[in-house]
Amino acid sequence: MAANDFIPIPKMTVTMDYDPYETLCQDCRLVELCLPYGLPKTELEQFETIVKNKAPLLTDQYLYQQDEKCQSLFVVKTGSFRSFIYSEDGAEQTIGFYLPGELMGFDAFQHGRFTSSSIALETSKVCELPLSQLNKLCRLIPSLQSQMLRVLGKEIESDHNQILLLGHRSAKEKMATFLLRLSHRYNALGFSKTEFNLTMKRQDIANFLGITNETVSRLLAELNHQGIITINRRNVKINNMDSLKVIVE
Amino acid sequence: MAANDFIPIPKMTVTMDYDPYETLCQDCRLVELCLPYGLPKTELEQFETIVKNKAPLLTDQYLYQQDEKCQSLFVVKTGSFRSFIYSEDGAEQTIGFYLPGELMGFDAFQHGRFTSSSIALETSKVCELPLSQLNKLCRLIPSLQSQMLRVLGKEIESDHNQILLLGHRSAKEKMATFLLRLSHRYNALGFSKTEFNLTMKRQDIANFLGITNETVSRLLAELNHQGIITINRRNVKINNMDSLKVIVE
DNA sequence: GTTAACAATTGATTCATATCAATAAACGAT
DNA sequence: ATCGTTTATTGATATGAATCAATTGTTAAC
Repeated sequence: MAANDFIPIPKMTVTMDYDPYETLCQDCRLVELCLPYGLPKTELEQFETIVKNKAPLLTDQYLYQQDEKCQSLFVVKTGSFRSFIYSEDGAEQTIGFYLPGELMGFDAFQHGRFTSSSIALETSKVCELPLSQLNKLCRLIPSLQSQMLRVLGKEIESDHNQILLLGHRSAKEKMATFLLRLSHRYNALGFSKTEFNLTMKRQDIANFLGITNETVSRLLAELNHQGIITINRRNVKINNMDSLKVIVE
Repeated sequence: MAANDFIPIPKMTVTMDYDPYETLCQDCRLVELCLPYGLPKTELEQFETIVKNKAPLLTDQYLYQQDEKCQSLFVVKTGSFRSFIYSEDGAEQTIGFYLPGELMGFDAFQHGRFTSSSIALETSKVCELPLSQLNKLCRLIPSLQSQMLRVLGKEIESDHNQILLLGHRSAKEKMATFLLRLSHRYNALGFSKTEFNLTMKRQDIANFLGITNETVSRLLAELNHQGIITINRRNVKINNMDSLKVIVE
């Protein structure tokens, strides 16, 4: 049976060597994906001085909560996060999942308070960027300023893609897109693009895609049955990337 | 019959007195909603110098197109716009509608090219903000810089709300939310919040909400039948705001 | 190790909304 | 005014995904 073929993979796929006293962006393997990307050495050193270390967060611990005052932005260093908003009727909608190198907290720019909550999906570490200092630095370093806008533009573009996905795709297309996007992001981080562990529950995926967890289960089972993926609990192997691409068109 | 009860309303609901030589933000009635909101007089005068006039756009004229190089941001001055992205299969997804005072073009920040297209829904006028000059000015005027981030944050928050709407709402809830949001925005512009003309087609609304135009028609007819709204072609009267709010919960 | 709580799977049924199809109304052009 | 085109309405039917419900597998706690 397929389930026995798995080479065990440690559960925290996206955890890197971690030194608690490490704050140097220069040595961070994520620097190419992160906010200070492309800064000359001198400016990078300036940037490093404002980055604050934060104690690692455990699974289900909040990084920040909706309506809380926003003092800092956060970059995922290791692990992963889920962000979500509460709607008026108390139900929650998952807005996004965050992997290393990705920034969180932009939604607070309008009123200075987070409009979403963010919760760790596994033991995770973030770099904290205090806004007051970040703003000052942006004024001093024009290229940091443009980099900031670039990252904001990326966030907006990715939100637009999510709108497209939710508005115009069948459950199957949503599921395939989800897997392909994850694959792509893991790959950008230097991990395998064909095998990774999902750090979120089926329910989280379902909520994110605007479908039910039963549908997620069924679709994953179907893809598994067709041999396009091999899935065992949270472990995913993509056997046929092209078939997934055909599904999303 | 209800159709006879309508007081004719000029078709362009959101058109203001327009002087082709007018570029002064100081005298613009939208200044409170626009990017330079809150700037002291001297800074506002600086800002005015970079605002470019652009010839009015006619219905169905593109303001910009997807993949085109982005040189400027745009603010709607009069009229309205629809922005949309093409998906890989060629179908389009409407991302948003833009009314006076609202900024367009942020999605281009990541790579310098528009990731969406924007098209005029009626004869419309925009203010053009050349990016090169805007960036320089942001460095000179810190409060413009924060205002810029605030507006970006607003865009992100509104995208998140759209994700919530598309992911977790029934067609009826989507329709009611759409009407309430329009009402709210028209009201902020100083127009009636109970009576306005839709500047977009049923098909555009449907596409925006991730439903079909037939469903839009049926839902509007149902709301009309229940007396919650009175609708005749593009003209909407909201008779019972609370009922709409109950529908969206 | 055993049990309780949680997470995921799988099946049966229902329902909301899409799809297909046919008019009808409005608008622009001649 | 009239005709053709576009836009909107309305009805009949089909269907994808939700809901309801029952198990099974996994993890954490004692």
